[in-house]
Amino acid sequence: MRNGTPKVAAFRRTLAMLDAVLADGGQSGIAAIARGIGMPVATAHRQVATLVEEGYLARDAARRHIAGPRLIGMLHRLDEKQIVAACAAPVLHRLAAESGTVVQLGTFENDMVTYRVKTGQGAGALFSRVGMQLEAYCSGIGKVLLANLPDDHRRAYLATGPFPALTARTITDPDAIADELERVRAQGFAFDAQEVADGLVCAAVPVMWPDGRVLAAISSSQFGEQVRPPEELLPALSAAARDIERTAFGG
Amino acid sequence: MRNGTPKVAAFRRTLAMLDAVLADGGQSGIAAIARGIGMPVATAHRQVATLVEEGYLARDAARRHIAGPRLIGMLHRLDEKQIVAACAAPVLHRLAAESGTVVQLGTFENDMVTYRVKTGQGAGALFSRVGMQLEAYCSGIGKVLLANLPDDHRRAYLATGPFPALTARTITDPDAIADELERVRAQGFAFDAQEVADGLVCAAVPVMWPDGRVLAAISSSQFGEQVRPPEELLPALSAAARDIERTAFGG
DNA sequence: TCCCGTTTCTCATATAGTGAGACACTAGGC
DNA sequence: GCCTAGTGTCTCACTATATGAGAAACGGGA
Repeated sequence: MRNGTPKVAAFRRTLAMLDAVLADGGQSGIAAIARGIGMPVATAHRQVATLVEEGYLARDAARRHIAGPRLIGMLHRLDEKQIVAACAAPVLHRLAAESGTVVQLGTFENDMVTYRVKTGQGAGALFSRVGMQLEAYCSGIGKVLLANLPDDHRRAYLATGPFPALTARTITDPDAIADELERVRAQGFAFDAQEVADGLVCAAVPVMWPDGRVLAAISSSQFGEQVRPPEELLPALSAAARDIERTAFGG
Repeated sequence: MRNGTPKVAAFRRTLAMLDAVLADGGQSGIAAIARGIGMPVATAHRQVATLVEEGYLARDAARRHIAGPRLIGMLHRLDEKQIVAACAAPVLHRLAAESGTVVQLGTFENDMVTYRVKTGQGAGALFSRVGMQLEAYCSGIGKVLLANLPDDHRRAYLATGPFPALTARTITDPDAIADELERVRAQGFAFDAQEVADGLVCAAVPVMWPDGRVLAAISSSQFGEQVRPPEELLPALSAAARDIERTAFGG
């Protein structure tokens, strides 16, 4: 969408109407809805009737309207991790541009980290690609995700070793990893100090879903001789995480 | 909606497009979407662009489309209990017609049962109204809902007595109620044998949300001298509960 | 560099939504 | 039991507006 593409007003109206009806959770009859958005009753009626017929809204015996089965079905099908990734992308682009680091977002599946968003320039960009799956125990994002797993799940993961060393600094002992994860969870962020690749350092923080689960983690990485200490990246990174949470939730 | 109201095709198209894009969870670019539903690319582009601009869809760097923040916002605004009630209404009407009993759906709020749907003819219809809140410990619906509460919540409820007797058969002793609830949970249904009103008997079963929580209960009640034994109502009642669950979830 | 698939844009045409107003229910007051 | 007020439903002439063919800009991959 470069710009100036004419938009489909009917689509806006559809969603606006859905929003309006859902907004007051089943309090409204047609007349109230119409009044609420300043629209002729006849029009509101026709539109709502359509949504009801299609099953996106439901109407009870007292002619009041709430979410219908189709809407529920649709919303239950949503993949929360994709949503977070989608909402995160613009925030991460900005962070990468402002910090001059490589910024990524990853989620946890099948004991591996899936990298879903990646942005920013620099040599640090060489070590991963979008869609790639990497081991979790050594990267910043991986540590954050592991640290926020349910206890039994994390214990099970730690029992799946051995954990190969990728550099001289990789933590490979399960107990040492467990300690590190405990620390990460307590402090709310993780560092990777050349544990994945020599010269690559990063800081990572969790992104939380409104219900408190950690669905993703974001990291800011640098590579080479001249890097800022990762602590310096934390404030911007945390701010970005808050931004993402706000976008993904509030709309 | 009696019938024949002209419907707004644009609304259908809007939701159809949303559905189509969500269906393949972020795999699709514009061209693929257009092909998938047999629509000119130009049109698909305009429509999707609108949804993206409004925030209902999001587009990643690779031009692939998934759910956007507004859609998430919607998801979080849904009142699950209302949804269940809405989806249940038609099923319950049918059940009432076929069984000749009074059928109701209730949910649990603030230690009381809220009656959200009520249908069917007969004297049994005298004892409640939609929107009414009644004590939980004595009715069939109330027992089912209490029995499926988290343990600590149920214990807290049982400590709130005393529980007044509404008829000679009302169970009023907290320990006896606890036993009854244990039985109800184990067997998956409850009876009310004239414990709320003399001559009123009912059977009740839980309605489950897809995540396993019991959000509502439905009951089938009869009143008077000539009533069928409540056990006979159970098969139809359970079938209705399954129906409701299917509607409320699958769409 | 030249492709090919994809995305974006333009514009004449016809489809399809709008809203005023009339009519039909329903509930509640008297 | 009748009336009234508040809703919900329907009809129809008017026009706003979505459509889709085609062409132009991208943008990777060979």
